[in-house]
Amino acid sequence: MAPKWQELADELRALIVNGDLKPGQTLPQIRDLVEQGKGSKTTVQAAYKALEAEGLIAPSRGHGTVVLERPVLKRLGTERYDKAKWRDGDEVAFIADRKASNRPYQRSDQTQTVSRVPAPAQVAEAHGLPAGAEVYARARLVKEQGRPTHTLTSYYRPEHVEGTRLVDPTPGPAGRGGGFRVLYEAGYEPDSMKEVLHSRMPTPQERELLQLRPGEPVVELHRTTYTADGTVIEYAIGVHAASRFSWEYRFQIPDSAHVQKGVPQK
Amino acid sequence: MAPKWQELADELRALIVNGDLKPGQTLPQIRDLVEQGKGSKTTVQAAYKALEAEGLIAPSRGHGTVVLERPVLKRLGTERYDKAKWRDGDEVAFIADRKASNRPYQRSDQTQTVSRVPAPAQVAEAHGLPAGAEVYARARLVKEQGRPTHTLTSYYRPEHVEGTRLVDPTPGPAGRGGGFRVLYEAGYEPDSMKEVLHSRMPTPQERELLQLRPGEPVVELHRTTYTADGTVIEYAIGVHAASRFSWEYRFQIPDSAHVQKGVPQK
DNA sequence: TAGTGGTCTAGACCACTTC
DNA sequence: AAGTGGTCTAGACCACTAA
Repeated sequence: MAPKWQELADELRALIVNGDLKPGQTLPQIRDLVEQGKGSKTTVQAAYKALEAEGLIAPSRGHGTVVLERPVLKRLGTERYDKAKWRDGDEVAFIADRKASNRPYQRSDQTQTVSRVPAPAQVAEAHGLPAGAEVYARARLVKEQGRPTHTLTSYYRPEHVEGTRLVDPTPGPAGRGGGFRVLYEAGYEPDSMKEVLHSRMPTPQERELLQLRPGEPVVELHRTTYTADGTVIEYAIGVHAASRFSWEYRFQIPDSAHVQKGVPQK
Repeated sequence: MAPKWQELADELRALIVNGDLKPGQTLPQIRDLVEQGKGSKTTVQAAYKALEAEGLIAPSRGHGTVVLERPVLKRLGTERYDKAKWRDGDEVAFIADRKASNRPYQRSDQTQTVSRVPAPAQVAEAHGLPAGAEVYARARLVKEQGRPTHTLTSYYRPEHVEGTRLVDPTPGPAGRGGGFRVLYEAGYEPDSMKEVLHSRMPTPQERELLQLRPGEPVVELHRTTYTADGTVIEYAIGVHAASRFSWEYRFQIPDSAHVQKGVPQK
């Protein structure tokens, strides 16, 4: 026998997925359902909480509980790292990219702070540094039309970036071409990458920082950037609101019986 | 002023992340906290529910509420598709793989059912078929030591697999070398792939099928497999328990100013 | 059998939005 | 001011686990 609140949640969920309740419409009011004998207020509320955790509905005090839109996922492919966007040092490619995807550009869409910190364990390992060695951390909070979408913190070896504008302590958006441009100018041209992803529920701090609705997961992305000779020049950790992104990768099927070309083995 | 249940949740969370409460230990009993004046039973329970949704704790009726282990993520790299594992048609590579990762092999770890169904929209598009055209769907539920970890459903064009052992309606695990071996023998050698990932909360059916704890997200993976001439020979959709996997990809940083080698452009 | 967490009720009061 | 969802209480009873 399923709990009463679960049966009510199933009933309401069916209305939503069948389209009887469309995005933007409001669900029955909690007090009404109590009067209809669907259960006590606590019981009905439990059903609403469950649907909220599934990302189907959002409450709005004084107004009602509305059915949410299914947001469009922004697809992140490897072309977002295209050398043409940063190597030549102008912003044309960036702006063209923004325009093509129909997203207005605002300077406030990205904030960054740079600091010198002891390397977290994963960072130290990736850079081949002893535990606790100091690195530069460049933390960004990226927003889309005023709403935060993800954080991204890049870690650099001091000798790679010391004296460049990357470590300039004045907060503000990155300069022309971003961090890759700076590394390129310093003689460390980004050549290949490794990205490792997994998903989890956010910490309370992340939930607040990214303004996540209850029950929204995050995707944590660990990106290692190498030069052509295999030197690690950046280790970055991103925390993305899961409802906003998808990731796309294309690759050759490996064949351990043959020599591998083009893709770093490590 | 934060709600009372949230303050209690913060208090308990701090005990867990600080290590005062280690994995396997039990939290204070709900009735005790009620007696200590932390709130009514409903209030204390709300705090416990919140921590459960964050994946920190799990209730056990009659026993207590225990702090969960942080599970080890199994990393999925592209080498899992290595041609040596399926092209030569023996199971040596498979078993070696299992042994290397110290996971006992059981035939019941994978079940599959094959059926002929109208192609879902995304599948039809990927295969270049009209909406509603029929395809073969091969659905697997994969388990690790008896616990489900993910589902994986492959869709094939009928003319690619008709008459092969792939469409054999008898349920059971795939034969030697799996689906790729069959496609290879039929003259369609898998050559490259595209994988698209995103994360979301599971549907109630998925939560039951994968035995997900409340608040555990899933990662949905869409995999397109191509031959060397660009023909799509498989479109597969996987739903993975997020707490069990991470994905790893290595790639060259693209350069639109140059000719791309080795990686399919599409 | 005792002890744990899970569900449920009826009702009070608070916080926020809308009119 | 009226109406919405949010929080909280005190207490009852159920479901499951372990000794």
